[in-house]
Amino acid sequence: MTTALPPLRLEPFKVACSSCNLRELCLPVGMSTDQMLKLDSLVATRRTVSRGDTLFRSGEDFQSLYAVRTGFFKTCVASEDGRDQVTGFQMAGELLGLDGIGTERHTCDAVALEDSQVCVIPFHQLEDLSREVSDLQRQFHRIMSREIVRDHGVMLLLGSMRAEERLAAFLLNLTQRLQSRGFSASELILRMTREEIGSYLGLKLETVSRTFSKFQDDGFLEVKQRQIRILNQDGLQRLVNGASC
Amino acid sequence: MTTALPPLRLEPFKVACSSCNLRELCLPVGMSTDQMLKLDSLVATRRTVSRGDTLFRSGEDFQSLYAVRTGFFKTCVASEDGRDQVTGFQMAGELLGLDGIGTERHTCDAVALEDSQVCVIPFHQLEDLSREVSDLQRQFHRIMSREIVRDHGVMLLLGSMRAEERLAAFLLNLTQRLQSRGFSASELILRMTREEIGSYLGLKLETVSRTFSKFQDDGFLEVKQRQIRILNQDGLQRLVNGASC
DNA sequence: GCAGCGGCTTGACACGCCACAATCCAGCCA
DNA sequence: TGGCTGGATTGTGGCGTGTCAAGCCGCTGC
Repeated sequence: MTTALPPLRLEPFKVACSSCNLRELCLPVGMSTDQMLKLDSLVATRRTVSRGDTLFRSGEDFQSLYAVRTGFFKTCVASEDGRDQVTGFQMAGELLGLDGIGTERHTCDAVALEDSQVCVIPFHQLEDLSREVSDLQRQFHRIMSREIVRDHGVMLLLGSMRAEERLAAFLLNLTQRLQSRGFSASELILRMTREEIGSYLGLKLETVSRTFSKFQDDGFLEVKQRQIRILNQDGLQRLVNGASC
Repeated sequence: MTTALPPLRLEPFKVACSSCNLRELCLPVGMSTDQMLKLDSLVATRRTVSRGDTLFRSGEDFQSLYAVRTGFFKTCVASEDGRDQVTGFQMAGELLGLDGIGTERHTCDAVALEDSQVCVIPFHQLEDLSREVSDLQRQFHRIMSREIVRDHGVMLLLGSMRAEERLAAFLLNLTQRLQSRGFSASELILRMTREEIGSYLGLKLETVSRTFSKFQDDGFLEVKQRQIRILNQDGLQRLVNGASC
């Protein structure tokens, strides 16, 4: 087994936040054209990550944040005894690497679940610029805060929901995020395995699989491997809200 | 039943970060005396919160962060159907309210578990000052990032640990934080009920109680209601690391 | 003192999820 | 075409937690 690292594929050509179609979801939210030009000069490179490759690993030192431009990622933390836990799935417009700021080292792995491209945002330069551009500062703080709120939501899910509720909440969350990116609210293709879903939701993959089958039997979904069609969104929502008790 | 709010007890006298014995744990970490004086002018008031009272509630609008000066808090989020989940316990030197930045509204409740005092940090003024003082900016970003990392740790706990492992991890985390504040590493008084511990750890209070009893039987702890004495820290650590499998 | 109350402990039982294993399915490559 | 591989599905049995209920402990206030 070779452990040679794949070459980093960096594309140094200009990548303009100001002309990016994700600017309403990403770091530039709320910034003027002028301000965005300053951000452009900072976010100078993209990096391509093939399916299965890691963008960064726990323990590596932290230099940059990454904004997902295309593709799909998971982040996961590992405990000392080898267990690991998927802590999130990230899609276009979402930031990766916030965990590394505190200790100057990444504390989780980020793995591409499909061929992806990210914008590289050198963090110290971002700090410098956000001292100058208060709208950038504000948006950055909002993003970190929302990550904390999201994590609290996952804690609620893991701490107090049953398997069906967890999976329903997960699917609704995914479709909501996809919808705000212009995709269908009712059809989606899962980019992650049942095991990864299970890890994220605190369930075994068999339980995830069984729950998908049950949702299909109940008429909530149509499941074909990783293709999901949602037939009864309200039903799922009621499930999340404890309707089955 | 009266719903009259207790009067806010604000103490407008000068509270100096520069002379606070928590400055090595709190926002001023890494700042020079000069810089701390600027922070002093911003953190001008304390607020006293009696045991059982809330510092802020989900839905209230967000103005300030709070640094715990004395006492002990829990934060909890509630789902629409009434379930709730303790998301953290905060002690001296730790910040409360980071969840409110993203939406300008608090998204969780903060409740004092004993009579407490907090320093009020008006957030927009903090943003202004942190554009000026890069050391403050850096420390603030570190604190937010560490909160994210902490949440990931809780997700790992909730997603993949068994009851004994969860409680052991919880106790070790508590004693570690108490120790870095100068308290004993082996004796502690729990400020929260079994139910609150259970909510935080994703367990029922009976399970928490049983697990305490088991730890006592196994010689790991001495438990007298809320007084805990740790007899075998290594044993607990091994438990967290999956030694029982 | 005693009653009343909230919090804690303990037991019996039920059930949901996990562990393990067999099988199936789709995609890939020779 | 057929074999291979990784992922998904489904079945069975058992364990760990949840549920429900009874009782205990240690306050507080009369």
